[in-house]
Amino acid sequence: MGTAERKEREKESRKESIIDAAQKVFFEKGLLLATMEEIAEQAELAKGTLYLYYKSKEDLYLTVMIRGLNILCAMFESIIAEPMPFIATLVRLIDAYTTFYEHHKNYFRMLHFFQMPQFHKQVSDEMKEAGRQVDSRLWNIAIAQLKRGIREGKLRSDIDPAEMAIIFWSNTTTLLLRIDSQLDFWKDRMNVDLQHTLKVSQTLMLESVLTEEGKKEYREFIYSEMRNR
Amino acid sequence: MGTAERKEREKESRKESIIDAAQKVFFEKGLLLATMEEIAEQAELAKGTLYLYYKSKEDLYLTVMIRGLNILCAMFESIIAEPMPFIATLVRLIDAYTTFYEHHKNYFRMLHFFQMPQFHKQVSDEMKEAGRQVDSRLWNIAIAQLKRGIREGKLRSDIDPAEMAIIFWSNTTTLLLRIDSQLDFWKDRMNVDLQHTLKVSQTLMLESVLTEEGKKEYREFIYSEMRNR
DNA sequence: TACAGAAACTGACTTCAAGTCATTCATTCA
DNA sequence: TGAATGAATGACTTGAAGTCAGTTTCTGTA
Repeated sequence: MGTAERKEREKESRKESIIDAAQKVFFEKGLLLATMEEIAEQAELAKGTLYLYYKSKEDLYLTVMIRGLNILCAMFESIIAEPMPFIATLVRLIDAYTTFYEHHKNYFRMLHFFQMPQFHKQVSDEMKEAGRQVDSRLWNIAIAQLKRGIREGKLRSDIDPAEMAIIFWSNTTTLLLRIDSQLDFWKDRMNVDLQHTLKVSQTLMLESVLTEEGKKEYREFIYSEMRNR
Repeated sequence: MGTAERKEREKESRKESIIDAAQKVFFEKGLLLATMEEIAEQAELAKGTLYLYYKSKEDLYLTVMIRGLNILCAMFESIIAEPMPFIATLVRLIDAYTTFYEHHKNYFRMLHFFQMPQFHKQVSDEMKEAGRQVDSRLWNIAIAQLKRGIREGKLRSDIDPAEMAIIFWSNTTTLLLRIDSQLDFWKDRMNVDLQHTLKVSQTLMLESVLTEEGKKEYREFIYSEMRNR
């Protein structure tokens, strides 16, 4: 008889529906202002029940965040699944991260809120490991592509691909974070358009790691992209 | 009679000694784990007294943070006070930020913890403005130097100096943050030395914004630095 | 169908920390 | 000296995370 299996499924879907509720509340209020009471209400459960499924508020938060990481991961995976010249893939990957920010701002914010080590006190080890898993997947995709670029002679071979990945990622991340929270400050007080700064920064980075051949392909790519509009 | 003045001074020194206490506790525990009770104890005062001098825990935190910003500012100012060729000044400024991280880790952490917009709910407007003041001073120093570099033909004139400043700062900041919190992760799981990554990143950035003349001066500078060791 | 035991759920309660405020204490100066 | 002002106190209020003894619901068996 499949009772045990059904129960198992019900338990899973209960877990999911708690996450749905938590996501709604976290998106609206952020980690600090969200309350377990409110999440419980949203999930139509009592507060105590939440703790049968998740160890702490932070655990809930991390679980929602992992959803976001998975979306980003899926975006990356669908890009590398399409066979394309290296430069096209690389540019798509870089753009995908910006697109992720634009389409999933709430997840993006959660992601980077959680980077702060200060929060990790309440997170269970399983959750941390789960997060690291998705994280590794992302890095591996990026690093594999950069290795391909080196192999094909498009990227400088004297720079470690993992280092390149970190540099690209860091660069884009901080600028997106600033765009998210300080866009007006920079526009009004410093007369700087951060969106433009992001573009400049990415171009500078790219040009500094491409070989001559890579640069040529990059210029051709940009040119053909422009004609396609 | 100087009674009023003396009282004023006493009040100031009380404010200072509260900050001393707060700093000690925040350095040890961070914003989240520090308690007002503990700060009060450290300051040998009752909790309520703290609120006569500071509006909230966050206000206290920001005040300590501003001390850190001022230290960094002073470091920058003493560098630009010395007359030096442009490249030397630029390299010193960049290095100063890393030195600041190394010598004042606690301040550095506070600085970046506070970047997160989530925390600003409790901070009084005066404090925010005070923070912005110091921040502006830092940016102005950086931007002024980059303008000098452009004027002297060492930096590309097609890139806005404010944008350059943001790009440099962002780049270095995220890498230092990672060095601070994920050094071992990258070493062990990805076999990457983030200290080295930081150097690589800074060199790439520099080379991509320097003119030919600037690059020449940079190479000479590096060479002479090496000989001086 | 009745019922015992297991599983799921509940919400009042405990704990802890931020922030408040009526009261107490200290200082000044007329 | 003592009234008035200002500084300091700590018990109290508030609010939220997390707990757990008790209640309800479900399940498999007689």
